[in-house]
Amino acid sequence: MPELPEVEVTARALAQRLDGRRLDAVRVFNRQLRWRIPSSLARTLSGQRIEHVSRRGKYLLWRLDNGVLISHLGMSGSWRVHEAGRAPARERHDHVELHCDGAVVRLNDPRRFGALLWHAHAGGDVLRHRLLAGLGIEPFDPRFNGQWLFDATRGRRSAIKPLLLGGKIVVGVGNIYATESLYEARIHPQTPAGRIGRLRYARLAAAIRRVLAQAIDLGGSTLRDFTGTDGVSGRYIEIAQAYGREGLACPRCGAPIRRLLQGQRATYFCARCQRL
DNA sequence: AGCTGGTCCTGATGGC
DNA sequence: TGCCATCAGGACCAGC
Repeated sequence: MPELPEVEVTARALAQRLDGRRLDAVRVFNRQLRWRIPSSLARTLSGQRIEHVSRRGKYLLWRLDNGVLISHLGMSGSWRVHEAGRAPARERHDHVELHCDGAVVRLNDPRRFGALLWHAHAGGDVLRHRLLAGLGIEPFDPRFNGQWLFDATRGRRSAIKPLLLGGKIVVGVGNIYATESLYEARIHPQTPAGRIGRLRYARLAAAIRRVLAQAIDLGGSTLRDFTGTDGVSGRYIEIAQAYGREGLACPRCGAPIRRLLQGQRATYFCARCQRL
């Protein structure tokens, strides 16, 4: 999936509909996601009250009475909410179903790179979970700015784009939004991160926040599988300036947008606006 | 056949 | 030479 905007849109919708409600029943149809869902999960969750659904990076956190359900959407996951009685038949790749106070909530994930894990309160603070402990700062944290990026990249020879994708410096920026943010900040995706100065990092931090905020407003991006909990597609991709636009004119200068591969990931940029 | 939103893990590489 | 930080590639999977 699902990068930060798609997860944020999902978290908000789930929170609005489910916060404070009780899980009546949980059914697991296919437990083989990225990691096998333990057979005890349904029993563990049933009967617990959902305190709050939130997000950390690209992880959804469902805070329940006795622990936290951690859910990641991988490359192709989405949660759908239906009203009980009006829920359509299960679809292919619906792997998990929650029944919650008149709602039927389903996890669909064709590629099954997603994950569903249980973290008991007894296991300590969920943010110290091995999947969450090493994550970078939230892009909407007030401490995130150009100086943060500058400090985090001194001495780093890696290209800036894969470093952004790594999520150890700042979370939530996946392939689409890294591409768009670098385009907006006029930074070539192959620039060694340690060679970018404060000025350009100030532009990049602002661009990341702007791009993510706009994507959230538009319901995220849908390439193929992602939809909001209401089944509606995200509309960000329609306004993308560089992503997926190889050969088309750069909206700023008219030069053709170019495509290259960085670590098997497609990157789009304007060779005139984004100089190496 | 070669693409596609993510990220964990392993093994290799390079700097000090 | 040895340790550590960093990086590249493979793995997971379905659909177009």
